[in-house]
Amino acid sequence: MATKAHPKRITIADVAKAANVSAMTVSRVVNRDPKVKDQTRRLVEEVIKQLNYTPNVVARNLATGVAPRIAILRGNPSHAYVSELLFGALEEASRLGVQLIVEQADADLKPETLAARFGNEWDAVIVPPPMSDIPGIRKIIREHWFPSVFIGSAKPSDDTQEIRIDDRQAAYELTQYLISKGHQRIGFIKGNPNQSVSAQRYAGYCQAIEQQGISLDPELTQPGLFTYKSGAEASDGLLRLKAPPTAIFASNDDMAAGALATAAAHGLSVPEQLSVVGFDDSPIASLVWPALTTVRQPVSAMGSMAINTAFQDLTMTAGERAWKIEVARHELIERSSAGARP
Amino acid sequence: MATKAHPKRITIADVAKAANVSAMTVSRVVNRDPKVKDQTRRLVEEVIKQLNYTPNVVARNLATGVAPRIAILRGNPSHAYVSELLFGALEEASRLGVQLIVEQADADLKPETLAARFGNEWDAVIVPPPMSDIPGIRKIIREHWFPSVFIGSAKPSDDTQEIRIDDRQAAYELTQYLISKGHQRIGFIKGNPNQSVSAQRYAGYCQAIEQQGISLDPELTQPGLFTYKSGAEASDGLLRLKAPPTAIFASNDDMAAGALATAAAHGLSVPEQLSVVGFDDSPIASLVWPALTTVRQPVSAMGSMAINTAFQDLTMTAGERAWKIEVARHELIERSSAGARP
DNA sequence: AGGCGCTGTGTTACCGCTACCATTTTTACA
DNA sequence: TGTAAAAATGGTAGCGGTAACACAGCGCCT
Repeated sequence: MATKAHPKRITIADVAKAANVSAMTVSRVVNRDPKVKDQTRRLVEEVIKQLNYTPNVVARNLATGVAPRIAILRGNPSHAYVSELLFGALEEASRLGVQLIVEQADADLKPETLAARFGNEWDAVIVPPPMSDIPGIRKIIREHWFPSVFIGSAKPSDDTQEIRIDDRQAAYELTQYLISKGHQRIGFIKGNPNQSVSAQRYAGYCQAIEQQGISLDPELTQPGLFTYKSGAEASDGLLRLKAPPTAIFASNDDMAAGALATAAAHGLSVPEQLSVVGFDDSPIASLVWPALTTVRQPVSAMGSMAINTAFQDLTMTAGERAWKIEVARHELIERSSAGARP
Repeated sequence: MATKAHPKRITIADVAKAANVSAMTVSRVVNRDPKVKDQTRRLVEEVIKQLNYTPNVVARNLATGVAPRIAILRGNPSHAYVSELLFGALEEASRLGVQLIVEQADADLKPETLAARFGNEWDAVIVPPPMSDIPGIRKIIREHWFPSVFIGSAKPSDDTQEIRIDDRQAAYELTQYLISKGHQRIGFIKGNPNQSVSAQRYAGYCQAIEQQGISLDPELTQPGLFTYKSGAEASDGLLRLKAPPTAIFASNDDMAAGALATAAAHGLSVPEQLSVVGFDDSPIASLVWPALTTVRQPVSAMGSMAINTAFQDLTMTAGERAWKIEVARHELIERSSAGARP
């Protein structure tokens, strides 16, 4: 779509002629120049819609001499999340004619480094988890009003762009699912306490349990760090209980995979003797055996939303910027790691 | 680099003036138009190098009305490989001003479908494993002389572009590493027989074993499919042997992760009682615990090589196309899943 | 010698958009 | 009601390339 060989593409001149204004005026409307009369603007917008005109980003970039550069922060080791994000971001980026930059950024990224990149190398930045929850990073970006989009942060500020799913609700639904299979004692492995989604997922679990009238046994909640190892250890603790759970809800798939290994070490077969569910639908979820029942985030779609939002943020003047939280819809993926209560 | 705000960029006009020719002639040299006199060509090339001129891809795309579109085939489920490839590809793509398209393509992709995309939607295609080993896909691409780059295929044709690592050599080195730790009975889990790297890796293993004067015990070789599950099953077979191996070499990391789970089920601790190594350094390798010792492919670098090669292939006329095999350098990554013989 | 077809190079006119400045219209106020 | 200032709009000239054609110089043939 960006630059097709398509012979007769609608140009700004076509719109200008149809609306009986100059090309310049059309350009102004497209770029939200405030000094266009409201009446004219509406007319032009109408014609644009009718002709289905989209600006040629290549020509624009040539004329302005710059292509907007949007960076995506990428942790080390790179979370699978980011790759998935990239798929969606890529498409939107080429549609909008922006240059995508993937920036290697450790979790202990210095705020000064970040600040130095701005204006010089980036025009906007997309911050995926876990960086989106790091106070230092959030702080510097907000203070400087850098165009930016935070993804998957669970304590959104009211002066930033945020994209996320409803973690609490998703965890609630997944727990309900387990309950509907007959499980009453459901172990929960928490995520890294530094990432705010952890608390949200836990809240969803608690809500479902309590709503069901099952008492919340503190023994059944174990700390975790979102890593395979922590998942394996936490579930070991769970399975050694006098009254072990019949199902384990791990706050992400990596930990669920660890739980699977621990179950094997305990001689328990999944899902016959123990049910395990994860969260995220990361690649490992369909890789392990049995494949994990989990909650899927539409990560790729969130990637394109992020580029889009960043681009808009970028083209707006300070006064116009409108903060918003976009909530993407999650989905329960039923695979084979969870079954009925033994 | 693509389109910086950088104020004084060298343009084609600068080169033309310096070489005392017209801009058109410079353009011809850059685009390898054969009807430029050799003498002129050399002069212009000299000036280009001296001025460090690089064409502005945005302007070119605007003038020609098209941006080259290079597709990357992406299997389902997406191999982590492809995401990694994408990181490198992305950078190179924006440098060259090509549009990157990620195309969802099942392994049973119809050749007709592929053919239909060409010219219409793609100008070149990059084929990562496992598609790069599918005869039908290779056939249709070669027959039509589509600009293309195959990655990680181990039986390269002599009329295609290929990028790969030396799988045999890498497997040889990894086996040597195990031997240097004192292991004599080393189990091997083969990869999917449909992918030619499987045979190459096996060959490397055999070579190291035989060179060491250790006899090649057929019991120690188990079939596998590159999946977690097949790795778990194969190592179960290995560990039930009367004389079980002290080390297991799985042909990829997913299977090695499966082996880890099986070892846990057998009550064996890794690496104290059993060593396990994988191959690829995929994300799961550093995710599981203990983290896997493995061989790393410079996948991201291969991604940028691929775009580069595809772009060159694209801009050459049939007569000029030069087939080449680029071999990227692998690297042994020592983590904690392999130790000395117990 | 004139006409023909080559090869190699230059000229011109865009590609679609925006920066910059000129011009027209509207508004505000004396 | 006239006029200056402000608001809205238009004209022009590129951004950095390339397509298409024009043209110069040369060897070859009749």
